[in-house]
Amino acid sequence: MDVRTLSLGMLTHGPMTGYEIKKCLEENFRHIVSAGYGSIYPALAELAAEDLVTVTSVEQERRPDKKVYELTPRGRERLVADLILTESRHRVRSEFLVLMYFAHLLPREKVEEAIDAIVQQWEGWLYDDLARYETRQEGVAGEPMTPGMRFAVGYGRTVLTAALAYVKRQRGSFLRQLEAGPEDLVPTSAHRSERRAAE
Amino acid sequence: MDVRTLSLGMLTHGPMTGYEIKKCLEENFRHIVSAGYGSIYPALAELAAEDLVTVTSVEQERRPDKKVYELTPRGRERLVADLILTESRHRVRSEFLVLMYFAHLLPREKVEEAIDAIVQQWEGWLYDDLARYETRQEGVAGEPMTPGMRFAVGYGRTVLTAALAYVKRQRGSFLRQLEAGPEDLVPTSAHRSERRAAE
DNA sequence: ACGCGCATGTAACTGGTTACATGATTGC
DNA sequence: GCAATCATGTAACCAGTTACATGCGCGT
Repeated sequence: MDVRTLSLGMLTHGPMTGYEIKKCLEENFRHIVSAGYGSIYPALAELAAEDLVTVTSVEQERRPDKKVYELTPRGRERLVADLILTESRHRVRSEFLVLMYFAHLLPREKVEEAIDAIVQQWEGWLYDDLARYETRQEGVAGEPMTPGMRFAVGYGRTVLTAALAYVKRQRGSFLRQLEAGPEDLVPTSAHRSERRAAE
Repeated sequence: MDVRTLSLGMLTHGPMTGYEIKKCLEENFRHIVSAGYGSIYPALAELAAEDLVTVTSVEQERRPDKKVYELTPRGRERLVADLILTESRHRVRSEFLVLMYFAHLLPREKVEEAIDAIVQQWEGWLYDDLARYETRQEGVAGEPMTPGMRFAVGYGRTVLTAALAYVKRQRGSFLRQLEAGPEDLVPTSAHRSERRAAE
């Protein structure tokens, strides 16, 4: 699943500029994928060269022209073909959890900072997901959301909520255990009671 | 967070071969990161060249020698330094969810296959996570788990459980809505009841 | 005055994946 | 007989990130 396919996908919502594609990706796909300008703009150039999208330069006052990209019928076919060839994967790369795993090697402040940074980010996301989708059930261009969009958004909210709850619930006892140091790590009753608390 | 740091980290559990590092990574970090031999072996060679690990070739009967890597004091310092410089991130790249998002463009079988593939994988992971950690509370080398390991493992189990439950719960109604086609996508009572079910 | 939002792009770099190459042992 | 496990590595490739380059308008 490369940025080309993702861009084609975004353009099914209607004509857009590269800048808008990124914004749209961020709004709808934040917990699914990410892409920077450095991969979006070159991808769009390729797509245009292959006639999968058309470009229209729109002049703007006191600003550089913007290029509005639009899906062609061939582009739409290609999108579907690419999606069908895409196998169903789901990968996570979490520096945060690696840091937690090795927390016993790190200064307490670093661990706390790492947790708090993630909690803050996730709370922010959750907050504006709710603001965006809970009130109006519109999708991208004022159109109603497709079942797939609802599925993906619902997934994001559900999993993020669970993750956030876990981290916030564990934070205290986790930090306390680190404080206690390695001598407390032999399998004792304290050890087992934490395991129960971790449910 | 590159494979070098990850490898150093794994070696805190004791001396290991490259092969074992990958296995260890898969067992403990499956829902956190991933790494192939193509990145592990070159990483180990670099680490050895920088004296962050030592190598001992162990002859084996009827097998190629294995190279056992061991963390040096400098390696351990470097690991800690690298971890401290690592900022707390958590990224997801989910072809699965992209596929769901665009499900209305795809044949039903593709969508079903995609869901079932993920469900099967996640159920497998959850199953052998439980087998591994629920019975014995040991970590890697028979040592007790550190609080960080328990945190990370607990996170994995919690989030995976929530994700799996969501997907399995939604599967039926999602597929039915796709069947119904786009004309049912205006905000009706069916729409709203699905949104409630998504909680 | 500073930073953010709009708006587009390039180039170098980084880092991981995939495929290939080799080969014996164990268990079904 | 075939697949899996153990065991190491290389090389080509792919794709995305980061930093840079440009520039105006608006709000604080």
